[in-house]
Amino acid sequence: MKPSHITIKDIARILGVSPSTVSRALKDHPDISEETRNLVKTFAEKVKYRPNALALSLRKQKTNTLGLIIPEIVHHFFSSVISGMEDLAYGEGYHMMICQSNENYYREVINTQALLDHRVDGLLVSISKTTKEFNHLQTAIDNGTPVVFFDRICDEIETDRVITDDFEGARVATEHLIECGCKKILHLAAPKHLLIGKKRYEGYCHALKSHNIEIKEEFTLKCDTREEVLTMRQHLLDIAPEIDGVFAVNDSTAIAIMQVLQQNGYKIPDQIKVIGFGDGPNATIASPPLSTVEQKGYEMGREAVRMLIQRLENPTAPINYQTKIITPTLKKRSST
Amino acid sequence: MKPSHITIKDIARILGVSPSTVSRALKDHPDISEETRNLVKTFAEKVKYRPNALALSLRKQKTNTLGLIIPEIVHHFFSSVISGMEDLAYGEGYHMMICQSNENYYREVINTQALLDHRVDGLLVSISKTTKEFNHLQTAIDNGTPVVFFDRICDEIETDRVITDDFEGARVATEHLIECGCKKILHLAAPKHLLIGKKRYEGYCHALKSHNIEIKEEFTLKCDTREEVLTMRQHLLDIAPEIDGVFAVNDSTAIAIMQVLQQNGYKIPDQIKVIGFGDGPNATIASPPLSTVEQKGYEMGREAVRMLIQRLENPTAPINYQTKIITPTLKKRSST
DNA sequence: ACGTTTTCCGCAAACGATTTAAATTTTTAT
DNA sequence: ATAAAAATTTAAATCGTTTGCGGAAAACGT
Repeated sequence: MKPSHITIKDIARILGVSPSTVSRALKDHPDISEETRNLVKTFAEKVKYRPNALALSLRKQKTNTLGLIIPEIVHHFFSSVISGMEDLAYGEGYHMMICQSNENYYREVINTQALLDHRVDGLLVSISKTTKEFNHLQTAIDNGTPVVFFDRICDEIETDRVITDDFEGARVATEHLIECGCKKILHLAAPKHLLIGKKRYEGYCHALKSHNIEIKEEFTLKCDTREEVLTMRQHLLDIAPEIDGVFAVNDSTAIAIMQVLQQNGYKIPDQIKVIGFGDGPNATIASPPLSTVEQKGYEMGREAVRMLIQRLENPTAPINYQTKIITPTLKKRSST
Repeated sequence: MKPSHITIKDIARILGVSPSTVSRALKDHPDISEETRNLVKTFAEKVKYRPNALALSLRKQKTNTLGLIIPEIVHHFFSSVISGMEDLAYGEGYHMMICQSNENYYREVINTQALLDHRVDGLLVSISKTTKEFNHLQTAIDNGTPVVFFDRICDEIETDRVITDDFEGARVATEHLIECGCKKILHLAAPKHLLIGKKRYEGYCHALKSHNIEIKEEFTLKCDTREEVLTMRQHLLDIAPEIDGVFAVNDSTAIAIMQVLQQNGYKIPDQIKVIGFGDGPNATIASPPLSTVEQKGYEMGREAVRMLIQRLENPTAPINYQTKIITPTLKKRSST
């Protein structure tokens, strides 16, 4: 900031009027004569005057900045969320300050504090896996900074939320396999203590039940990473002859099991159909391209910002917090 | 901000001292007696006083905020860059304001302006594909806001830069194939008018030359997407019997050709070895896992921020702009 | 007892803008 | 010509913080 920016005071001094006149002239206040207004505006244009957002924020008690706390940036889903947020925020005249917690509670707290120090108008938060205490966020709300949770929500705090309908996604995926003729469907699941593990398992069960297919306990395996598939390779191959479909809790697991099966002579989708969940970019490059359930990250980001801005711009509205559920959609490709 | 945050003035009023005393007490100014200092500090602690970053920035003429303009957020490489930037910035007490240009020149200009309005201390920029004019950035520099370019640099502007050594990456990749015994190496290339297309092609040629391998024109094909591989499928299969290695300009192209070859009975890496470039998450889930050249996005992000902060904190240092070249490293997996 | 240091604290200006209220000038009415 | 009304403009306070300078009170020296 060496040749520091030109200010309203500078213009006032040079033009021989008062700063208040300049301020009013620039925003077409009716008190200012046309003559003065033109003089000021022309000059401001000439010297490329731009108001100092800092001073404005301080004065207006509004920063037009949204704070985002996200577990990791390098993650297809999360970066899609950020993208959606940034796009909508930009369109509405807001900016984004972004912090990543790296799944670290302590850092999440520091980040919250820093964003609050910067007087962001609102907070968008997906809580880290290690966060068990929520005082930092409750305090923010209590002090008048609205918070919207997305994806990794927190039940302990009452506020707006946006989540994916994991149950429905899993149900649709499983149903799709059934409609393709599968009757013996293996589910590679995330741990039950994780919400996504639980919800997706329930969706799987629900689909089977409503088609009168027996739910066999041995057809649900805790296995949610590529590595785990490789570790369990033999067990999976032992089960393989008894199944005709696989619903994996995420795409990389789905792709891994496709590969294991293919390497052992199974034809996909002819003998066994496979469907994943998440639709990262992996799904399309798999061979065959993987059918999966599209988790709409971009849309979730937009929705979260929409809810937040809605609240910011209607501060007097009655506080009836909402939970927006985004239903993922089936992406049918060639693996089913 | 309803129950608006407590300020130094509030504390001063409540404690019956002046704001200046509170300010000084809080920062252990020697002019303040121990008694007063403790009084103030204890009280500030009790009411959880936090300085208003806005007011501080205005006063200090320093925001401790870095502005980032990036073409797209949803992109493995770019999101890695952001992650590296955020991590280092956080460690150095800076925050990040992030804007995506969506490869749109107009939006890039608006974003630059907005970040400048917010008085970011410096700018980190990867220019959009549609940007041909650079006045917006030159102006920023001229007005005293340092700019660091990363990845997509701009030759017209003199400033600090961080780039990937595409030539070297391609050379190493090709050399690796040669060391694995390949003698007839196909190169799937990006268009020559793109810098990466040109540099990577040159690296490929250099490696061949230094091993006295003839450079055959028909062994370099313009083909840099998965779709293009599928379109050229037949032509690629016609060439296949004559080659024993493929160096693809990016991972998705490499994976696509692996699949085409495998579907036609070629064994990888036994008959034909394949190497990619980029190392997104795709490489590891391919089958076999793809050898590739790791483009260090995270490191590039850190380096860009390091250079920027270096300049911010040594404003008097002589201006000798640097271009930091990040050498990508070979990631050997099973496809070679 | 009086001048000189020290110690400690507050005033006021500044950062860049907005806005209320007051002051000035100009216009209109009588 | 003069008061009242209308049209412009400006002064001053405010947002929350820092900081140069000055001032009062206490401690010190002689």
